[in-house]
This record gives sequence, structure tokens and C-alpha cells, in this order.
Amino acid sequence: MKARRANSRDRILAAAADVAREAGPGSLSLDAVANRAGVSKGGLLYNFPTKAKLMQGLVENYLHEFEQALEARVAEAGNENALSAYVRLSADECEEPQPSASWIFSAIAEDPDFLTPIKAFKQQLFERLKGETGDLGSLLVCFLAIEGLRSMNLFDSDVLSPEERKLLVSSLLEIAG
Amino acid sequence: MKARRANSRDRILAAAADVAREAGPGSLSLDAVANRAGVSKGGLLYNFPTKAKLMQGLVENYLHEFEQALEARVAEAGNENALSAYVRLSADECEEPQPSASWIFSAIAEDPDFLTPIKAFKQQLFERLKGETGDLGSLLVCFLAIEGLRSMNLFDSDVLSPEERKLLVSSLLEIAG
DNA sequence: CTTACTGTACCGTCTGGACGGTCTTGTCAA
DNA sequence: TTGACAAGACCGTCCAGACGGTACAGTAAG
Repeated sequence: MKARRANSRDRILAAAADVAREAGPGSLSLDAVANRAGVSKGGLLYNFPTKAKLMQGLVENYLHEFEQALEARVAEAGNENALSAYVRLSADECEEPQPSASWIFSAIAEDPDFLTPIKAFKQQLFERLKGETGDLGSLLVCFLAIEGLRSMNLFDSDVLSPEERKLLVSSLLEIAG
Repeated sequence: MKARRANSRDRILAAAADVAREAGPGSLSLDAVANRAGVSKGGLLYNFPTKAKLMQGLVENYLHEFEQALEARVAEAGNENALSAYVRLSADECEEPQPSASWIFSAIAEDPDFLTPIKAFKQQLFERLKGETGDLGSLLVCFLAIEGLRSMNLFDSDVLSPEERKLLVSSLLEIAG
């Protein structure tokens, strides 16, 4: 299971994200990814037999990392509720300058069904938060506002000033209780 | 300025949106659009000299129609504030079963810069709402939550039940005042 | 010998776009 | 009223290039 120079799989995944971010989601071709990853096209196809598999890998990796980050947040601040942890985590992630997930657009172009696991994940998260949050109205507002924040970040169309974003987060945390 | 059988331009724009919605954003080719619009490829290229121009047309058309719809809402219910009108309009639009704007993914794949006018429009709208809304915190929460709702609709990953969506909207309208 | 690649050559398909031609409509002088 | 002609709206074909994917021979490490 060990690769020769490092973990080729992970390097390829990272390279794909980089290409999508820097050259645009429309320029995410197998050749471009292979070059970026310092791997031959044959090597890429060895790890991901089709482009669809590569996209699937990106989606799974993304979901997995997010889940881990959320779990870590929840664990490290055990007294606060899960919703607040989710708000904080999302706010922090959106703080980073890079949109970092614009490969999603490539995945959708390849096949809209790649959204299905993401939707399922979201559904699961929402269900969990419902179980841990007292007021449904508050949860809805918070959850959707965070969705909006992530959306703005993804589309690189953040309209808020840093102060406004801070105010938003504090308002949400107050609503979350 | 008059077209022969109808307004070809508008038919093409509508056809492009249909193709993106039904066959997926990755299948939005000039041939597919031309076929769908009942127009030859030459005819399409006559109206939109390049694919980029077609995308630009979609963006401008979208923004223009949204602006008109918002203006109509604001006018027809003159006593309520602009933010509430925006909330209501967005909620109604997201009620429609069709995502209807998945051509945006094609536009981004073609060139991420197509997001610039959309971002500018959003910025302008936000600025306007700031001028007409008393509490900035309330505006931020509402605006972002609506952004989230639109995002879920666009990604076809709406996780909310109809009752939850109703509760969300009423909560937002209450926050909006 | 197997695993994990590299590198090259190649194929079939699709795509955007250029081009020349065609049909229709409007205009305007005689 | 009519004929000539220009412009607009559109058709159908063709093509160079890019892309995803295949095939295969080679190689370095364990």
C-alpha cells in the first residue's frame, strides 16, 4: 500500500484541487493534474482509472476531512453545543483566502450526481444538529446562514467586510446559544 | 431588429438554461443549445459569436430579470421594507422545483470571471439593504441565510422539509422586522 | 517476481469556431 | 407598381485541436 516517493494518491488529489483553483474548474484535465502532481499520465490513471474516479476521490477526501475537523472541534470544546462548533469551524475555514474547493464545479460538470454524497452528508449533519439543538427556528437560521457563508466563499463572491463577518459570527453564536 | 419567427436570442437563452438543467452543466455545448432552440449552429453563432458571449448573455439576462422581479416586489408591497421583499422573493423562487440556474456552473467552467458581475450585483444589493435596514446584525443574518437557501437550491441539495422552510422564512421575516 | 509506477504513442470522439451559401425582408429610385 | 439591390437572419459543412482513455514497453525498489 506504500507508494514510492510519497503518497501519490494524496499528491494527485492536492494537485487537482490546485489546478481547479488556479487555472479554473474548466481547465481541470487529466494532463494538467498529472503535470501538476509530478506524475505521468499513466501514473495518474494507475491511481484513478477514470476522471470520474478522480472526482469521486476529491469528494470523499473533502467530506472525510471536514468530518474529522468537525469532530475535533466538538471534542476540544466539550461544553459548547455542536451547532456553535459548526459555526466556528465554518467561519474559520471561510477566513482562509483560497476558495480551495472550486474543483466541485468540475465534479458537477463531469456528473451532477457527485452532489449526492455531499447532500447526504449535509442531511446527516443537519439531522444531528436537530437532535442537539433546542430551538428549531434558531438552528434553521444558523445552519442556512453558514450555508450562505460557505457559498459566498466557494463562489469567491464574499461581499462582507471583516468587521461585518465578525458581527455575523457573533450574532449566530448568540442565536445558537 | 425584428427576428423572423420569434425572438431567436431569447429562445436560445432559454434553451441553454434548459440544456444545462436537464443534461447537466457539463453537457452545455453549442450544438446541444442550437438543437434545443430549434436553430442551426450557424444561427446560434450569429446571435452569440462565441460561447463566452452566450454565457455572458445568460448572466446578464439572469441579473436583469432578478432586478425586475425585486423591483416589482418592492413596489407592490410598499409599506414593508426591502429586506423582507428580498426574503419573500428568494423564498418563492426557491420554492420552484427546477434549480433553473445550473448554467452558472457552465459559465464558471468557461471562465470564472463571469462571477464578477454577479458579485457586483450582490454587493450593490447588500449596500442598498444596509441603507434601508436598521440593525446590521439582523441584516447580516437574513442576507446570509437567504444566500444559503439560494445555494441549496442551486446545488439541488435542499435538506429542509416544507415545514422547516416555512419556519425559516417566518423566522427571517421576524428578524427583518 | 511483484508493486508501483514512467514514458510514449496512439485512437475515437467531441467541441468551438470559421466559412460560404441561402432565404427573407426592407428600401428606394424609376 | 415594380425591379434592383442591400442588409439581416439563418443554414450546413468542415476542420483543427483538445480531451479522455488505451496499450504497451521499460524500470527501479523491495
